[in-house]
Amino acid sequence: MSSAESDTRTRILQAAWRLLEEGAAGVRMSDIAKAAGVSRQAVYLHFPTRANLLIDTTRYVDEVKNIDDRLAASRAAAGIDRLDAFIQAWGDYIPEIYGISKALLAIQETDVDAAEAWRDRMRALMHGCAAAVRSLEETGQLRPDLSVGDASDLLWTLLSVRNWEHLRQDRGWSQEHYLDRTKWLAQRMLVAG
Amino acid sequence: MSSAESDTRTRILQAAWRLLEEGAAGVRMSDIAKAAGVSRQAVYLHFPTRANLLIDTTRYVDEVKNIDDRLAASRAAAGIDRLDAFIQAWGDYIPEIYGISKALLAIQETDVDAAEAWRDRMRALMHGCAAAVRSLEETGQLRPDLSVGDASDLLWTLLSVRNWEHLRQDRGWSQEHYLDRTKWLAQRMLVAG
DNA sequence: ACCATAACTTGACATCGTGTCAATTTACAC
DNA sequence: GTGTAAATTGACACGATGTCAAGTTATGGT
Repeated sequence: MSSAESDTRTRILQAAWRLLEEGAAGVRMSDIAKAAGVSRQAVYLHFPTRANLLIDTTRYVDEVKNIDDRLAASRAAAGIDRLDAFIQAWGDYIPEIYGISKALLAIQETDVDAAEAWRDRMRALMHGCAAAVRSLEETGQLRPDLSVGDASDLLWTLLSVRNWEHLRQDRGWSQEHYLDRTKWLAQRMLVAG
Repeated sequence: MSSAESDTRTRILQAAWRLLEEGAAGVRMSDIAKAAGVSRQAVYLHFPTRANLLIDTTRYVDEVKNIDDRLAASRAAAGIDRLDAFIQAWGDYIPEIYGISKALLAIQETDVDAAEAWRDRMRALMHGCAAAVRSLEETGQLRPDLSVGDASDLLWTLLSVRNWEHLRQDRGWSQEHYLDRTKWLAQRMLVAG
């Protein structure tokens, strides 16, 4: 069939995704090949390097999970409601992409393309943060002692995957508690009054 | 002389420290050996693995920079003053140990000893956070809607090296701005009224 | 001065993972 | 059937960590 190439490619992406999301540390190219039921060399036929495979896996997951639409949904609201919806959407998303995110963060140290891919991803989140902050400003709810820039930077930092990891894994917080406290803190931090 | 062994060992530690603090990515054992003016094998005579060398370098730096005393100094104050002093001390410390911290964080993914060493370091910081929060509570300044546990976890997360990196490197904040905003946020987050 | 010992050097080698290459097989399309 | 694209097989280069054994240098004790 005409999608034979695409089939194999997708099977590799899904295998990589699955392994990474299982939390397995040090996932090798041969592991992914085995999990996809193809030879190690077949993987290199579709992805030039391990870094590229991880980058494309990230894109694939974002596409399947439809991150853009999920974040865009928060745009329906305004002010504090929008802030809460944005945090809820992103906070719900993190556990679904934690494995692949961690792998991409790790390889980012040695691979410039992966670093750029991660920055790109963060840029999208940053835009969402800035938009939420601007909505607060428009509704007159943003603290007067905070610039839009500072507020966006702080919100973006608060919502980092590392902070989620810190609180959920290292400190044992539940996902619900994480979401509640993060929303709570975002309000303390950004909202006037 | 009797400190010949200790001399070489120290020179290796200092070389590792220097290279890592220069921000060089992917520092190899051979790089460290060359910088220390010894053979690569001499390094293995003193440190069994790269992970162990990084761990011992961290300890060495903490010792030379006297982190314990610097954090302990904040104990002189109480309540909000103590919180500020603690943030100032730790915030000033981060840029001095950023290179080695990053290396330890990176190798932590693959080496269990390094992971334990990092956790140990974080435990010390966590104790400082908890003590600062308890001081707030004793002076009646802790928000009533925050438990001591949650407050400590949040403060510890706020003060992570990753967040410093986020704001200083990725968002281009100055060290002064980082310190001001972090103190400001800690107060918004933890202090009643 | 001489010897014993510990530290260091030298050079070779094992291992592991990534990435490359060439020859071959499979399978589908025309 | 024949040609073409995709996948397999097995070998290899490379770079980094870590090991090993033999030889060298310096130091300290008698």
